[in-house]
Amino acid sequence: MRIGELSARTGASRRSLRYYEQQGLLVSTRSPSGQRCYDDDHVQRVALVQSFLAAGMSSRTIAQMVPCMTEPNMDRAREALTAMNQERNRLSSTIDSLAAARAALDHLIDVNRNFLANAADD
Amino acid sequence: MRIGELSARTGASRRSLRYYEQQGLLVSTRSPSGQRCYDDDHVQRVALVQSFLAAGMSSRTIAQMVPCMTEPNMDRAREALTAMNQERNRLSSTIDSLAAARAALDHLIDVNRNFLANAADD
DNA sequence: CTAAACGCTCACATCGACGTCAAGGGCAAG
DNA sequence: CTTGCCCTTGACGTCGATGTGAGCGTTTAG
Repeated sequence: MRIGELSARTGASRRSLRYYEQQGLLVSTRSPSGQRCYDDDHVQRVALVQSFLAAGMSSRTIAQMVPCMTEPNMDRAREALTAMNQERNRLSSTIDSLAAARAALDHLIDVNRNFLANAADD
Repeated sequence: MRIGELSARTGASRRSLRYYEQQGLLVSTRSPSGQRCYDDDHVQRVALVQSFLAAGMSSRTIAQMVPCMTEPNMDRAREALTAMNQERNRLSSTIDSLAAARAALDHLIDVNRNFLANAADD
């Protein structure tokens, strides 16, 4: 599969896919003429990258973690494990912040509803 | 209180506070010489803004929602309610994405741990 | 064979929340 | 009055993921 199809199947733009590769998040083989070739496994890999990016991880962080899936190596695995645990903690506290913001928002919504209800009574 | 103290009490930089005001997220009275003056209520307001920004809301979005706390007005209140509900949904789905990413991360951590454990056995 | 559709690299543009620096004014203590 | 710290506005810089366009080669359908 070439880049266009991978793009269609993942929703990532061609530009993004080339960027992922440049950042070391994605590997491709090349056809004799230099075009990128992917197989079905790459679809999953891109989905994973997208998920992590959407979670606010930087491409550098992802690059630290994801390669160890393809090239397992003792030292990198240990580094990766550290990075992963850090990111796990960051994710968890981000989730907590978001939940707090949502609670604050719920409060505002409530205040607002009451205001509108009272205004209607007048 | 002037901007320096508000900054110290909220953790937001002076630059950020001026930016919030420029974006309509914060209102200040001015001393005769043009310096911004705040009272204790502003501390809470800034905390709210910070919480929303940390949740990934844009300042434009916050500006739509927050003013209705100070200047309640029927039309704005209705607009704000719409914006708030949209943001609530966005927040919820973001939280879900983060949870999914965390689950994926947990899986990677597991794979990694097993790899290290097996390698240790050799 | 040719045109359309796709791919390549390089490089500049964008957006949003700030950092940072410049050039200047306000105000209290020595 | 001056030293020092706080304040003002304005403008340019930053970072990261991606858009976009130029200029050029490749693959595919008619």
